[in-house]
Amino acid sequence: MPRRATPTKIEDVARRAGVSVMSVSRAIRGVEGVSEKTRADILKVARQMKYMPNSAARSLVVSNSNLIGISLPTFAGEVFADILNGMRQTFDSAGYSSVIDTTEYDPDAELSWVRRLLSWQPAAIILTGIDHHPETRELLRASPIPVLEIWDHTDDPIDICVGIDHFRAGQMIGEHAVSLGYRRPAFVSTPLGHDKRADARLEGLRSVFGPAGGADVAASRPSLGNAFVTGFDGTAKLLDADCPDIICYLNDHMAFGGLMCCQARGLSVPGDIGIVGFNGLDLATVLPMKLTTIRTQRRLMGITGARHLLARINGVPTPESTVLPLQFEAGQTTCDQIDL
Amino acid sequence: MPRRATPTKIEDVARRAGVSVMSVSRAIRGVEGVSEKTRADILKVARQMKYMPNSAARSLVVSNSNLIGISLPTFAGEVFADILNGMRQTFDSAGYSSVIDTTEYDPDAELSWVRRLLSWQPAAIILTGIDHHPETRELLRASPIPVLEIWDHTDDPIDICVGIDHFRAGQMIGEHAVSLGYRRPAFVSTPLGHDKRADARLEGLRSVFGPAGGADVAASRPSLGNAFVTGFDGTAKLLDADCPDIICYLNDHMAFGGLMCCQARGLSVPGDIGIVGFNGLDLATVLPMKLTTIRTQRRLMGITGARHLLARINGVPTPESTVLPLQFEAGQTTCDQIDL
DNA sequence: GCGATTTACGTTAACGTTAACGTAGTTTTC
DNA sequence: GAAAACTACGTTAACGTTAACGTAAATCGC
Repeated sequence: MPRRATPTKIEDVARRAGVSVMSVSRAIRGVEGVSEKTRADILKVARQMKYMPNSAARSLVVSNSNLIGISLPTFAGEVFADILNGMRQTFDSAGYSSVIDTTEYDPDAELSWVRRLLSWQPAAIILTGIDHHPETRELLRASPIPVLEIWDHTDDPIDICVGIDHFRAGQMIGEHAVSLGYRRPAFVSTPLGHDKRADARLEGLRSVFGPAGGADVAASRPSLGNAFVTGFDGTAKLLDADCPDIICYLNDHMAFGGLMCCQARGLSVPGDIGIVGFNGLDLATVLPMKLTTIRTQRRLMGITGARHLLARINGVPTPESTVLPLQFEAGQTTCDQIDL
Repeated sequence: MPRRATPTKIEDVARRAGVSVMSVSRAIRGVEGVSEKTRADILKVARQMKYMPNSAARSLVVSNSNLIGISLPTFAGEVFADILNGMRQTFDSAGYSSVIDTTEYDPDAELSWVRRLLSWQPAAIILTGIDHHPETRELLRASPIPVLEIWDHTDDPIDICVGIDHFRAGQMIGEHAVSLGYRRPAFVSTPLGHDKRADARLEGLRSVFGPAGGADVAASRPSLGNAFVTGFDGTAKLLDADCPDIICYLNDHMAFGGLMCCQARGLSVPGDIGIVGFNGLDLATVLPMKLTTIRTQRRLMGITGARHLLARINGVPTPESTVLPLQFEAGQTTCDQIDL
């Protein structure tokens, strides 16, 4: 195990360059206060000596760091990976590093991560959704650190938020289904309370079907696990119990599982049953049948959120709550029904 | 914009608890040197005052941090998400935070991230694969920080590595194909040099077909993009140009795209053509036809890597190079061929 | 040409924490 | 019962960096 001698610090560079440490500090950071000539000299010496600034020391004195904390429910399923991708690209080119957490939808896990993260005095914190442990909100509200809540929206964010209207998404699906003549809707999701956004979409769906169709939306909530399998199993259970004419899913992955289930049972889609997904994932692009879904602009959401946050970090005024538009995509898994 | 008063520091807690700062430090960290009674008192006061230790200050004085850097090529495609998941779980419960990077397979991007990360004196660094910018290797070799290279393996890692034998994986696929009587293999991948592991698998495949079948492996290398679409397009191109009887893919996603392509063209699988994926992704579980693939234990790999690294951090001897076994899964997308 | 400003530095004092060492009491040892 | 060993603290001095201020010399204005 190699144990190196103490790495070169700013003082070593200063001594070798024949200037004070402050000049080196200024030269490295690119701030005013050194002539172009000495700056060039210093940078050359620093490179030669392989000088590497100590972020902890810097962070300690400026009470701030170039770390940005990002909390996501999960990496599974591309959705949050897409959002993350958009954010990371933006933060990275602005010189920030990402400290990442996955909560698996557990508010307590989120809270303990936030606590740990706060000890680093991060430049900003990003949480997924608007439902958090009360103490998380309290902690973050009390801190001067900019906070972004992403993927959902509210009029009362901790600080700022960028997301979509999940209730409205459910409504859009409902309106489409009703207009095509579907009357016996069902929804395949995860256990109630697990994913609040999915629950909101179901509510939106119900708000349309309640009055218009006079029918409630049957909901299947398979236990957690792989989305494809969950979609498959949830569909099987629904088909056994109720007799839906259209099934909506928490996301495209589950919808695909459902499609496979219908196919395995010899049901014709959309002849016998309609299928609606959510998110507009790439998976759907190669299917023999275009999936009816709602396209969410996840990368754009990530980029937008990151930009707003950077503005906030730099003290530029930013909109508190941003709602991105939803794109409904009518596919070949839903079509006009010959009623009754 | 709220701007809080200075947050409580260790000295405030000490004053209020009527002890010295060192006692508070010891009590908080759970090290010896305080009686159980005073420790309890101190912890109570600290909680009341919502004391939050400053990680930068701690990091500065101990020349170390509880940050672990993890560099992945991409979040797309579940593979690295699975590995990451296994690692994060292990690190998280050991009290470490993860600083994450995605290189998009660019060694320069990896290098500049490593540079930034080193300024935080991380507890460990994890890189994907064994091919890095020479300066990255130099930098990390010179540092006392434990380094894990994951997903691939070599006898000469920067520090330690945990992965699979990609060449062998290609061989296994080749042996299976040859034994079933396939003679005109093809491979759909990404541009040469982009993903070194995929290239190694192709080499393994070739090493079998070269002597045994007398046939070289035709390789289609569509440009980058979504894996499903890439698999679809690459297959289309192959079917137009060559006349393969079995197509192997970089991963299950692409294999699925290929399957859809064959289906769209009215080709029977495995009657007309065999399909082989890689990774054993969950996607395959709901397909009407079990995909022939090689299952990689990605979560296990993440956990194993993380454990070895934690051991290394704590000075416990660790194997330099660990190779995990591959599980070949014969599915329904390959079968005996009536030759010629 | 002389005060006022600007430029290009250097000096000093933190930032909040912990390692290393010091020191009273208390307990153990034989 | 006195030396030795422990226990439970406290004191001091870093860790590497930057904000704030100080200070010469150069430049400007009129």
